Amino acid sequence: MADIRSERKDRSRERILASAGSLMRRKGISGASVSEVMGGAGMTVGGFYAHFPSKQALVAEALRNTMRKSRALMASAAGEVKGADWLRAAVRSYLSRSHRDHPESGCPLPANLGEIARADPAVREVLAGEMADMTGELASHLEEEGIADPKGEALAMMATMVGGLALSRALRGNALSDEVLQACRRHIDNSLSAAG
Amino acid sequence: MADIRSERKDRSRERILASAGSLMRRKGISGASVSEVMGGAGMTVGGFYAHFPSKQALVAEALRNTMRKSRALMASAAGEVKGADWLRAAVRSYLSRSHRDHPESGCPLPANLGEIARADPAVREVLAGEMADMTGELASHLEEEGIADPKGEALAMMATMVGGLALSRALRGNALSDEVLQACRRHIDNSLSAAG
DNA sequence: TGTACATCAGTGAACGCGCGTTCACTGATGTAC
DNA sequence: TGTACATCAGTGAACGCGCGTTCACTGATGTAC
Repeated sequence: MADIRSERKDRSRERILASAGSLMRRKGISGASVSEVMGGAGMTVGGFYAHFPSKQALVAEALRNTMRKSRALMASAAGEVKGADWLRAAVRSYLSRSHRDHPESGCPLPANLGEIARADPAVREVLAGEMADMTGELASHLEEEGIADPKGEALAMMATMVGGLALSRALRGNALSDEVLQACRRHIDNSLSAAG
Repeated sequence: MADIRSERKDRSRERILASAGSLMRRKGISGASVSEVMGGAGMTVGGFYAHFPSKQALVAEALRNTMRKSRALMASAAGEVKGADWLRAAVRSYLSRSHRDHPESGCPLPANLGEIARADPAVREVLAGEMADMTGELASHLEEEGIADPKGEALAMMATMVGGLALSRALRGNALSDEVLQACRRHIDNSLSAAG
């Protein structure tokens, strides 16, 4: 069943997904060519279609992959705590200079949201599913703090985080870039303190 | 000086900028081809380089143009009032279903921020300038309400608005799309009430 | 007023290039006997 | 154990296409005399 050939192919697929995820975040979805993605996975372009039926299918799969990894990364930055402490730690790591300066290994949304909005339904459905999971995770920590409408606050918090990081990246080199990060962090901290 | 020829050329330039602005917001910056932009302005592709030295130069100019028009539109939606009333009206019009469903005539940031972050310095400098102006306008209304750190709150508010509209567009067709709009509106309203 | 020439906004075909996708082929691994 | 054949992951050249950009040309408008 899982012979040495299909194991090798599985590993190739993982490398393609990792390469695609990193290039999509660094150069945008349309800027991540199939040829360069395959090169990043240590292969040549012709082998791509044995793994994915089309570039769009790769984009959907790579988006799912990077969103899950990015969520796991944020959770591990927050650690073992719960409630407002978890949220504060998660927000501090998300709205950080290092996340701003390394889009290729961070959350795909600040880099790709505009293109996702214009992508085909399969890609947007991946986003909707992952967003629902993420909302649930944030909302459970907000609920622990006794915040009214935890789901709504979770959605607003995600909007501030994604919008803040995207603005901060586009303003790179300008004094406003750091100010946006700090302002969004403070705003969320204050919202948590006010209600918790 | 301003003879009939240069007046005609000026009008053509305005039509090119309007067409570019609308296509960039609808299809993204890389999706708005010079040929289609010129077609939208009622001309053919060859005439483009008499108006702009390159596509990048067009993108910078069209971004400035649409950001200013979008800001004027938001101000006119807010009307004659000041302070929290102005901000609430502006936010209601920004985070609305009609803004979500008509990107081609709205704010360019939810549609183009990711690509702007990867664009050349001339484009990003236009963004920085317009962001500074916008921040000042929002901050002046926040200051009127006696809010501490009006500039920081203005930046966080913009992040929530841009991120919220971008998420809402990408989630179009899913129940979360409307929920994000409403959650961001409520969150900002509550922030204004808490401090005002 | 009329005629010859100059200007220049816009046309449309062509350029080189990189894109997503296809396909005949290679060579290492696996199976049959 | 050894040999002949089958499988299949990956190669690399080729495809048609749309991109940004260039350029010789057109024809309406403006100037000189």
